[in-house]
Amino acid sequence: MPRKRSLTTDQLAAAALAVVDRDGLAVLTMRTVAQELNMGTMSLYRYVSDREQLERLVVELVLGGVDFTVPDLPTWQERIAALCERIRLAVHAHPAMVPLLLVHRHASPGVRRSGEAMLSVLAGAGFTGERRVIAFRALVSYLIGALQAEGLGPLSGAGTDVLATLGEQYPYLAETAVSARGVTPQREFGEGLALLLRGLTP
Amino acid sequence: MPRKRSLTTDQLAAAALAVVDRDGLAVLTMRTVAQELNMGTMSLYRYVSDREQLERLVVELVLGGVDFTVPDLPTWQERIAALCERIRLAVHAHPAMVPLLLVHRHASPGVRRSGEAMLSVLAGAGFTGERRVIAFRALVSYLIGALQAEGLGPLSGAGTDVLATLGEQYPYLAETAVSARGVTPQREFGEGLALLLRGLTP
DNA sequence: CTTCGTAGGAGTACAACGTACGCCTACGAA
DNA sequence: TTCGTAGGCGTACGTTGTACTCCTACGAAG
Repeated sequence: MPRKRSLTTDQLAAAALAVVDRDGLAVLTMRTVAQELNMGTMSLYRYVSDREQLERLVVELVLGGVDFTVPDLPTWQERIAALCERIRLAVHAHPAMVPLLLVHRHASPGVRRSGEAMLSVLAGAGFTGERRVIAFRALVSYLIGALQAEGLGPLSGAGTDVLATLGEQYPYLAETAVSARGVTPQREFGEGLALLLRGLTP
Repeated sequence: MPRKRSLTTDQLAAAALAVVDRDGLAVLTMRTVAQELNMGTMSLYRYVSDREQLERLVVELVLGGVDFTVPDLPTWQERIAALCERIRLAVHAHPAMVPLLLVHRHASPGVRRSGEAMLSVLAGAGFTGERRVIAFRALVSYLIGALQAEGLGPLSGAGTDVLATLGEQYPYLAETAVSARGVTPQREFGEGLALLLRGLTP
Protein backbone atom coordinates (compact mmCIF):
# COMPACT_ATOMS: atom_id res chain seq x y z
CA MET A 1 0.00 0.00 0.00
CA PRO A 2 1.69 3.16 -1.16
CA ARG A 3 1.27 6.61 0.20
CA LYS A 4 -1.13 7.51 2.96
CA ARG A 5 -4.09 9.80 2.53
CA SER A 6 -3.33 13.27 3.71
CA LEU A 7 -6.95 14.00 4.49
CA THR A 8 -9.81 12.42 6.35
CA THR A 9 -13.32 12.78 5.05
CA ASP A 10 -14.08 14.67 8.23
CA GLN A 11 -11.46 17.26 7.39
CA LEU A 12 -12.88 17.51 3.92
CA ALA A 13 -16.38 17.99 5.26
CA ALA A 14 -15.13 20.51 7.79
CA ALA A 15 -13.49 22.54 5.06
CA ALA A 16 -16.65 22.52 3.00
CA LEU A 17 -18.71 23.51 6.02
CA ALA A 18 -16.28 26.31 6.78
CA VAL A 19 -16.74 27.66 3.28
CA VAL A 20 -20.50 27.50 3.60
CA ASP A 21 -20.50 29.11 7.03
CA ARG A 22 -18.23 31.90 5.91
CA ASP A 23 -19.47 32.73 2.42
CA GLY A 24 -22.79 30.97 2.01
CA LEU A 25 -24.04 27.97 0.16
CA ALA A 26 -23.78 29.62 -3.24
CA VAL A 27 -19.98 29.59 -3.19
CA LEU A 28 -19.71 25.95 -2.18
CA THR A 29 -17.70 24.72 -5.12
CA MET A 30 -15.19 22.00 -5.74
CA ARG A 31 -12.71 24.77 -6.44
CA THR A 32 -13.44 26.81 -3.33
CA VAL A 33 -13.23 23.78 -1.08
CA ALA A 34 -9.97 22.76 -2.72
CA GLN A 35 -8.59 26.24 -2.13
CA GLU A 36 -9.72 26.07 1.48
CA LEU A 37 -7.57 22.96 1.81
CA ASN A 38 -4.69 24.25 -0.31
CA MET A 39 -5.17 21.42 -2.73
CA GLY A 40 -5.78 21.05 -6.40
CA THR A 41 -9.40 20.90 -7.39
CA MET A 42 -9.23 17.43 -8.80
CA SER A 43 -7.59 16.04 -5.71
CA LEU A 44 -10.92 16.18 -3.95
CA TYR A 45 -12.13 13.43 -6.23
CA ARG A 46 -9.83 11.02 -4.42
CA TYR A 47 -12.15 11.37 -1.45
CA VAL A 48 -15.57 11.93 -2.99
CA SER A 49 -16.97 10.77 -6.29
CA ASP A 50 -19.28 13.69 -6.69
CA ARG A 51 -20.14 17.13 -5.60
CA GLU A 52 -23.28 15.51 -4.25
CA GLN A 53 -21.26 13.27 -2.03
CA LEU A 54 -19.36 16.27 -0.73
CA GLU A 55 -22.65 17.85 0.22
CA ARG A 56 -23.71 14.66 1.92
CA LEU A 57 -20.51 14.77 3.96
CA VAL A 58 -21.46 18.23 5.15
CA VAL A 59 -24.87 17.00 6.20
CA GLU A 60 -23.30 14.10 8.04
CA LEU A 61 -20.85 16.36 9.80
CA VAL A 62 -23.60 18.59 11.11
CA LEU A 63 -25.90 15.75 12.09
CA GLY A 64 -23.03 13.67 13.37
CA GLY A 65 -22.69 15.96 16.35
CA VAL A 66 -26.23 15.29 17.45
CA ASP A 67 -26.93 12.85 20.26
CA PHE A 68 -29.83 10.67 19.20
CA THR A 69 -30.08 8.60 22.33
CA VAL A 70 -33.57 8.99 23.67
CA PRO A 71 -33.46 11.33 26.67
CA ASP A 72 -34.82 10.16 30.00
CA LEU A 73 -37.79 12.45 30.47
CA PRO A 74 -41.18 11.88 32.11
CA THR A 75 -43.44 12.10 29.05
CA TRP A 76 -42.94 10.93 25.51
CA GLN A 77 -43.88 14.40 24.31
CA GLU A 78 -40.94 15.83 26.20
CA ARG A 79 -38.70 13.14 24.76
CA ILE A 80 -39.71 14.03 21.21
CA ALA A 81 -39.36 17.72 21.91
CA ALA A 82 -35.89 17.24 23.37
CA LEU A 83 -34.77 15.24 20.33
CA CYS A 84 -36.10 17.88 17.99
CA GLU A 85 -34.48 20.66 19.96
CA ARG A 86 -31.11 18.93 19.74
CA ILE A 87 -31.47 18.77 16.00
CA ARG A 88 -32.56 22.37 15.83
CA LEU A 89 -29.56 23.47 17.86
CA ALA A 90 -27.09 21.60 15.69
CA VAL A 91 -28.58 23.00 12.51
CA HIS A 92 -28.94 26.46 13.99
CA ALA A 93 -25.15 26.66 14.25
CA HIS A 94 -24.87 26.34 10.47
CA PRO A 95 -27.96 27.96 9.03
CA ALA A 96 -26.60 28.25 5.51
CA MET A 97 -26.52 24.50 5.01
CA VAL A 98 -30.19 23.89 5.72
CA PRO A 99 -31.07 23.42 2.05
CA LEU A 100 -28.56 20.59 1.91
CA LEU A 101 -30.49 18.83 4.66
CA LEU A 102 -33.55 18.75 2.47
CA VAL A 103 -31.86 17.74 -0.74
CA HIS A 104 -29.96 14.88 0.83
CA ARG A 105 -32.43 13.78 3.42
CA HIS A 106 -32.76 10.53 1.55
CA ALA A 107 -29.40 8.90 1.64
CA SER A 108 -28.18 10.37 4.88
CA PRO A 109 -27.39 8.08 7.83
CA GLY A 110 -27.78 11.01 10.20
CA VAL A 111 -31.30 11.66 9.02
CA ARG A 112 -32.09 7.98 9.33
CA ARG A 113 -30.74 7.79 12.84
CA SER A 114 -32.88 10.74 13.82
CA GLY A 115 -35.92 9.09 12.31
CA GLU A 116 -35.19 5.86 14.11
CA ALA A 117 -34.92 7.70 17.42
CA MET A 118 -38.19 9.54 16.96
CA LEU A 119 -39.97 6.38 15.88
CA SER A 120 -38.74 4.50 18.89
CA VAL A 121 -40.26 7.16 21.13
CA LEU A 122 -43.53 7.04 19.22
CA ALA A 123 -43.58 3.26 19.41
CA GLY A 124 -42.92 3.40 23.13
CA ALA A 125 -45.81 5.82 23.49
CA GLY A 126 -48.16 3.34 21.93
CA PHE A 127 -48.31 4.50 18.34
CA THR A 128 -48.71 1.59 15.94
CA GLY A 129 -49.37 0.96 12.28
CA GLU A 130 -50.68 3.77 10.17
CA ARG A 131 -51.21 6.05 13.16
CA ARG A 132 -47.48 5.92 13.70
CA VAL A 133 -46.87 6.68 10.04
CA ILE A 134 -49.08 9.74 10.18
CA ALA A 135 -47.62 10.99 13.44
CA PHE A 136 -44.06 10.49 12.26
CA ARG A 137 -44.61 12.20 8.98
CA ALA A 138 -46.32 15.10 10.64
CA LEU A 139 -43.38 15.54 12.97
CA VAL A 140 -40.82 15.26 10.19
CA SER A 141 -42.77 17.67 8.02
CA TYR A 142 -42.92 20.19 10.81
CA LEU A 143 -39.26 19.73 11.61
CA ILE A 144 -38.16 20.18 8.02
CA GLY A 145 -40.43 23.11 7.43
CA ALA A 146 -39.50 24.84 10.64
CA LEU A 147 -35.77 24.47 10.09
CA GLN A 148 -36.15 25.82 6.61
CA ALA A 149 -38.28 28.68 7.81
CA GLU A 150 -35.96 29.61 10.63
CA GLY A 151 -33.14 30.97 8.55
CA LEU A 152 -35.15 32.46 5.74
CA GLY A 153 -38.72 32.71 6.88
CA PRO A 154 -40.92 35.69 6.14
CA LEU A 155 -41.78 36.21 9.77
CA SER A 156 -38.54 36.20 11.65
CA GLY A 157 -35.41 37.70 10.16
CA ALA A 158 -34.99 40.28 7.46
CA GLY A 159 -38.19 39.39 5.64
CA THR A 160 -40.17 40.57 8.63
CA ASP A 161 -39.35 44.20 8.07
CA VAL A 162 -40.25 44.01 4.42
CA LEU A 163 -43.60 42.45 5.17
CA ALA A 164 -44.37 44.98 7.85
CA THR A 165 -44.10 47.78 5.30
CA LEU A 166 -46.76 46.61 2.84
CA GLY A 167 -49.63 46.83 5.23
CA GLU A 168 -52.36 48.08 2.93
CA GLN A 169 -52.10 45.12 0.59
CA TYR A 170 -51.67 42.38 3.15
CA PRO A 171 -52.99 43.75 6.44
CA TYR A 172 -52.92 40.52 8.41
CA LEU A 173 -49.48 39.62 7.15
CA ALA A 174 -48.14 43.01 8.12
CA GLU A 175 -49.74 42.98 11.54
CA THR A 176 -48.51 39.48 12.24
CA ALA A 177 -45.03 40.39 11.09
CA VAL A 178 -44.92 43.14 13.69
CA SER A 179 -45.98 40.76 16.44
CA ALA A 180 -43.37 38.30 15.23
CA ARG A 181 -40.54 40.61 16.20
CA GLY A 182 -40.87 39.61 19.82
CA VAL A 183 -40.69 35.89 19.12
CA THR A 184 -37.28 34.24 19.09
CA PRO A 185 -36.64 31.38 16.68
CA GLN A 186 -36.28 29.07 19.63
CA ARG A 187 -39.69 29.95 21.07
CA GLU A 188 -41.24 29.82 17.65
CA PHE A 189 -39.84 26.37 17.03
CA GLY A 190 -40.55 24.99 20.47
CA GLU A 191 -44.04 26.35 20.91
CA GLY A 192 -45.05 25.42 17.38
CA LEU A 193 -43.88 21.89 18.05
CA ALA A 194 -45.78 21.89 21.33
CA LEU A 195 -48.96 22.71 19.43
CA LEU A 196 -48.42 19.73 17.17
CA LEU A 197 -47.59 17.46 20.09
CA ARG A 198 -50.80 18.49 21.85
CA GLY A 199 -52.77 17.15 18.95
CA LEU A 200 -50.89 13.86 18.86
CA THR A 201 -52.47 10.89 20.59
CA PRO A 202 -51.71 7.25 20.15
CA MET B 1 -44.15 52.04 -30.05
CA PRO B 2 -42.55 49.59 -32.43
CA ARG B 3 -43.19 45.91 -32.63
CA LYS B 4 -45.46 43.99 -30.31
CA ARG B 5 -44.28 41.29 -27.94
CA SER B 6 -44.85 37.87 -29.34
CA LEU B 7 -45.04 36.28 -25.90
CA THR B 8 -46.89 36.83 -22.66
CA THR B 9 -45.17 36.10 -19.37
CA ASP B 10 -47.80 33.44 -18.81
CA GLN B 11 -46.74 31.65 -21.95
CA LEU B 12 -43.16 31.90 -20.85
CA ALA B 13 -43.99 30.48 -17.44
CA ALA B 14 -46.07 27.75 -19.03
CA ALA B 15 -43.18 26.72 -21.24
CA ALA B 16 -40.83 26.59 -18.28
CA LEU B 17 -43.34 24.59 -16.27
CA ALA B 18 -43.78 22.21 -19.18
CA VAL B 19 -40.04 21.60 -19.25
CA VAL B 20 -39.98 20.98 -15.52
CA ASP B 21 -42.97 18.67 -15.63
CA ARG B 22 -41.57 16.68 -18.50
CA ASP B 23 -37.86 16.42 -17.70
CA GLY B 24 -37.46 17.56 -14.12
CA LEU B 25 -36.15 20.62 -12.39
CA ALA B 26 -32.52 19.85 -13.20
CA VAL B 27 -33.01 20.59 -16.90
CA LEU B 28 -34.76 23.89 -16.33
CA THR B 29 -32.38 26.10 -18.23
CA MET B 30 -32.59 29.30 -20.17
CA ARG B 31 -31.60 27.26 -23.20
CA THR B 32 -34.15 24.50 -22.73
CA VAL B 33 -36.98 26.95 -22.15
CA ALA B 34 -35.94 28.87 -25.24
CA GLN B 35 -35.97 25.69 -27.26
CA GLU B 36 -39.39 24.84 -25.90
CA LEU B 37 -40.59 28.15 -27.33
CA ASN B 38 -38.57 27.91 -30.53
CA MET B 39 -36.74 31.06 -29.63
CA GLY B 40 -33.17 32.10 -29.21
CA THR B 41 -31.84 31.78 -25.72
CA MET B 42 -31.18 35.45 -25.24
CA SER B 43 -34.65 36.41 -26.37
CA LEU B 44 -35.97 35.28 -23.01
CA TYR B 45 -34.18 38.17 -21.42
CA ARG B 46 -36.64 40.52 -23.07
CA TYR B 47 -39.23 39.08 -20.69
CA VAL B 48 -37.26 38.25 -17.56
CA SER B 49 -34.14 39.82 -16.17
CA ASP B 50 -32.89 36.68 -14.54
CA ARG B 51 -33.17 32.99 -14.33
CA GLU B 52 -34.47 33.65 -10.84
CA GLN B 53 -37.32 35.69 -12.21
CA LEU B 54 -38.17 32.89 -14.59
CA GLU B 55 -38.42 30.55 -11.62
CA ARG B 56 -40.61 33.02 -9.84
CA LEU B 57 -42.92 33.07 -12.83
CA VAL B 58 -43.26 29.32 -12.56
CA VAL B 59 -44.18 29.61 -8.89
CA GLU B 60 -46.72 32.28 -9.68
CA LEU B 61 -48.24 30.20 -12.44
CA VAL B 62 -48.76 27.24 -10.14
CA LEU B 63 -50.04 29.30 -7.22
CA GLY B 64 -52.01 31.56 -9.49
CA GLY B 65 -54.48 28.78 -10.10
CA VAL B 66 -55.30 28.48 -6.44
CA ASP B 67 -58.44 30.04 -5.03
CA PHE B 68 -57.53 31.78 -1.80
CA THR B 69 -60.98 33.01 -0.89
CA VAL B 70 -61.81 31.66 2.51
CA PRO B 71 -64.26 28.79 2.10
CA ASP B 72 -67.58 28.90 3.89
CA LEU B 73 -67.25 26.02 6.31
CA PRO B 74 -68.57 25.53 9.83
CA THR B 75 -65.32 25.55 11.81
CA TRP B 76 -62.15 27.53 11.33
CA GLN B 77 -60.20 24.29 11.41
CA GLU B 78 -62.05 23.11 8.36
CA ARG B 79 -61.47 26.43 6.67
CA ILE B 80 -57.72 26.17 7.23
CA ALA B 81 -57.70 22.56 6.12
CA ALA B 82 -59.58 23.39 2.95
CA LEU B 83 -57.17 26.18 2.08
CA CYS B 84 -54.21 23.90 2.66
CA GLU B 85 -55.74 21.16 0.60
CA ARG B 86 -56.27 23.54 -2.31
CA ILE B 87 -52.60 24.44 -2.17
CA ARG B 88 -51.61 20.82 -1.91
CA LEU B 89 -53.67 19.91 -4.94
CA ALA B 90 -52.20 22.66 -7.07
CA VAL B 91 -48.67 21.74 -6.12
CA HIS B 92 -49.37 18.04 -6.42
CA ALA B 93 -49.98 18.52 -10.13
CA HIS B 94 -46.39 19.73 -10.57
CA PRO B 95 -44.32 17.91 -7.99
CA ALA B 96 -40.99 18.69 -9.61
CA MET B 97 -41.30 22.41 -8.94
CA VAL B 98 -41.70 22.11 -5.16
CA PRO B 99 -38.12 23.20 -4.47
CA LEU B 100 -38.87 26.43 -6.32
CA LEU B 101 -41.67 27.13 -3.88
CA LEU B 102 -39.21 27.08 -1.04
CA VAL B 103 -36.49 29.11 -2.69
CA HIS B 104 -38.82 31.85 -3.83
CA ARG B 105 -41.28 31.86 -1.00
CA HIS B 106 -40.08 35.31 -0.10
CA ALA B 107 -40.88 37.49 -3.04
CA SER B 108 -43.87 35.58 -4.30
CA PRO B 109 -47.28 37.26 -4.37
CA GLY B 110 -48.95 33.87 -4.47
CA VAL B 111 -47.29 32.79 -1.27
CA ARG B 112 -48.23 36.07 0.34
CA ARG B 113 -51.83 35.77 -0.69
CA SER B 114 -51.95 32.30 0.80
CA GLY B 115 -50.48 33.61 4.04
CA GLU B 116 -52.94 36.43 4.15
CA ALA B 117 -55.84 34.01 3.70
CA MET B 118 -54.65 31.71 6.46
CA LEU B 119 -54.04 34.59 8.81
CA SER B 120 -57.50 35.97 8.23
CA VAL B 121 -58.95 32.63 9.26
CA LEU B 122 -56.78 32.51 12.35
CA ALA B 123 -57.70 36.06 13.24
CA GLY B 124 -61.37 35.26 12.80
CA ALA B 125 -60.93 32.30 15.11
CA GLY B 126 -59.65 34.55 17.86
CA PHE B 127 -55.89 34.17 17.51
CA THR B 128 -54.12 37.40 18.38
CA GLY B 129 -50.61 38.69 18.93
CA GLU B 130 -47.84 36.19 19.46
CA ARG B 131 -50.23 33.27 19.65
CA ARG B 132 -51.19 34.02 16.10
CA VAL B 133 -47.56 34.22 15.09
CA ILE B 134 -46.81 30.83 16.57
CA ALA B 135 -49.90 29.21 15.09
CA PHE B 136 -49.26 30.65 11.65
CA ARG B 137 -45.65 29.64 11.61
CA ALA B 138 -46.49 26.16 12.76
CA LEU B 139 -48.99 25.81 9.95
CA VAL B 140 -46.64 27.19 7.34
CA SER B 141 -43.83 24.98 8.56
CA TYR B 142 -46.02 21.93 8.34
CA LEU B 143 -47.28 22.93 4.92
CA ILE B 144 -43.82 23.51 3.52
CA GLY B 145 -42.40 20.38 5.05
CA ALA B 146 -45.29 18.22 3.97
CA LEU B 147 -45.24 19.44 0.38
CA GLN B 148 -41.54 18.86 0.23
CA ALA B 149 -41.90 15.44 1.76
CA GLU B 150 -44.71 14.38 -0.50
CA GLY B 151 -42.72 14.09 -3.68
CA LEU B 152 -39.47 12.91 -2.25
CA GLY B 153 -40.10 11.70 1.27
CA PRO B 154 -38.53 8.57 2.69
CA LEU B 155 -41.89 7.10 3.61
CA SER B 156 -44.05 7.41 0.57
CA GLY B 157 -42.68 6.87 -2.89
CA ALA B 158 -39.58 5.08 -4.01
CA GLY B 159 -37.64 5.67 -0.82
CA THR B 160 -40.10 3.50 1.04
CA ASP B 161 -38.91 0.32 -0.59
CA VAL B 162 -35.31 1.13 0.10
CA LEU B 163 -35.98 1.75 3.76
CA ALA B 164 -37.99 -1.39 4.11
CA THR B 165 -34.97 -3.44 3.09
CA LEU B 166 -32.55 -2.32 5.75
CA GLY B 167 -34.50 -3.63 8.64
CA GLU B 168 -31.73 -4.88 10.87
CA GLN B 169 -30.07 -1.49 11.14
CA TYR B 170 -33.18 0.66 11.48
CA PRO B 171 -35.94 -1.64 12.69
CA TYR B 172 -38.52 1.02 13.45
CA LEU B 173 -37.86 2.85 10.23
CA ALA B 174 -38.27 -0.34 8.24
CA GLU B 175 -41.44 -1.36 10.01
CA THR B 176 -42.95 2.08 9.65
CA ALA B 177 -42.03 2.16 5.97
CA VAL B 178 -44.02 -1.02 5.43
CA SER B 179 -47.04 0.45 7.18
CA ALA B 180 -46.66 3.57 5.09
CA ARG B 181 -47.44 1.71 1.90
CA GLY B 182 -51.14 1.83 2.70
CA VAL B 183 -51.21 5.57 3.27
CA THR B 184 -51.88 7.83 0.32
CA PRO B 185 -50.17 11.23 0.14
CA GLN B 186 -53.55 12.86 0.51
CA ARG B 187 -54.40 11.02 3.72
CA GLU B 188 -50.92 11.59 5.04
CA PHE B 189 -51.18 15.29 4.39
CA GLY B 190 -54.72 15.72 5.61
CA GLU B 191 -54.48 13.63 8.76
CA GLY B 192 -51.13 15.08 9.71
CA LEU B 193 -52.59 18.54 9.38
CA ALA B 194 -55.59 17.43 11.46
CA LEU B 195 -53.22 16.43 14.23
CA LEU B 196 -51.67 19.87 14.22
CA LEU B 197 -55.06 21.57 14.12
CA ARG B 198 -56.22 19.57 17.10
CA GLY B 199 -53.45 21.08 19.15
CA LEU B 200 -54.23 24.62 18.05
CA THR B 201 -56.34 26.74 20.33
CA PRO B 202 -56.74 30.49 20.32
C1' DC C 1 19.37 0.41 1.18
C1' DT C 2 17.46 -0.12 -3.19
C1' DT C 3 13.67 -0.93 -6.13
C1' DC C 4 9.00 -1.05 -7.69
C1' DG C 5 4.06 -0.78 -8.10
C1' DT C 6 0.24 1.44 -6.38
C1' DA C 7 -2.41 5.19 -5.38
C1' DG C 8 -2.48 10.25 -4.13
C1' DG C 9 -2.16 14.95 -6.13
C1' DA C 10 -2.75 18.17 -9.78
C1' DG C 11 -2.89 20.33 -14.60
C1' DT C 12 -5.46 20.48 -18.75
C1' DA C 13 -9.55 20.41 -21.16
C1' DC C 14 -14.40 20.18 -22.31
C1' DA C 15 -19.41 20.53 -22.04
C1' DA C 16 -23.08 23.11 -20.09
C1' DC C 17 -24.55 26.90 -17.61
C1' DG C 18 -26.01 32.15 -16.95
C1' DT C 19 -25.69 36.26 -19.18
C1' DA C 20 -23.28 40.88 -21.09
C1' DC C 21 -22.89 42.90 -25.45
C1' DG C 22 -24.07 44.32 -29.86
C1' DC C 23 -26.10 43.58 -34.29
C1' DC C 24 -30.05 43.17 -37.43
C1' DT C 25 -34.70 43.99 -38.37
C1' DA C 26 -39.79 44.28 -37.86
C1' DC C 27 -43.15 47.41 -37.02
C1' DG C 28 -46.12 51.46 -35.05
C1' DA C 29 -46.17 56.34 -35.36
C1' DA C 30 -45.36 60.32 -38.15
C1' DT D 1 -42.86 56.28 -47.08
C1' DT D 2 -39.77 56.97 -43.45
C1' DC D 3 -37.76 56.55 -38.96
C1' DG D 4 -36.72 55.36 -34.24
C1' DT D 5 -37.56 52.13 -30.93
C1' DA D 6 -37.58 47.76 -29.11
C1' DG D 7 -37.84 42.64 -30.10
C1' DG D 8 -35.03 38.69 -31.52
C1' DC D 9 -30.74 36.44 -31.53
C1' DG D 10 -25.58 35.18 -32.46
C1' DT D 11 -21.33 35.51 -30.22
C1' DA D 12 -18.50 35.24 -26.49
C1' DC D 13 -16.85 35.11 -21.69
C1' DG D 14 -16.56 33.57 -16.96
C1' DT D 15 -17.84 29.78 -13.91
C1' DT D 16 -19.29 25.33 -12.90
C1' DG D 17 -18.59 19.96 -12.51
C1' DT D 18 -15.66 16.49 -13.85
C1' DA D 19 -13.09 13.06 -17.34
C1' DC D 20 -8.51 12.14 -18.59
C1' DT D 21 -3.70 11.94 -17.95
C1' DC D 22 0.43 12.62 -16.07
C1' DC D 23 3.86 12.90 -12.37
C1' DT D 24 5.47 11.45 -8.06
C1' DA D 25 5.62 10.10 -3.08
C1' DC D 26 5.80 6.31 -0.38
C1' DG D 27 5.06 1.44 1.82
C1' DA D 28 6.36 -3.13 0.89
C1' DA D 29 9.56 -6.45 -1.08
C1' DG D 30 14.21 -7.86 -2.03
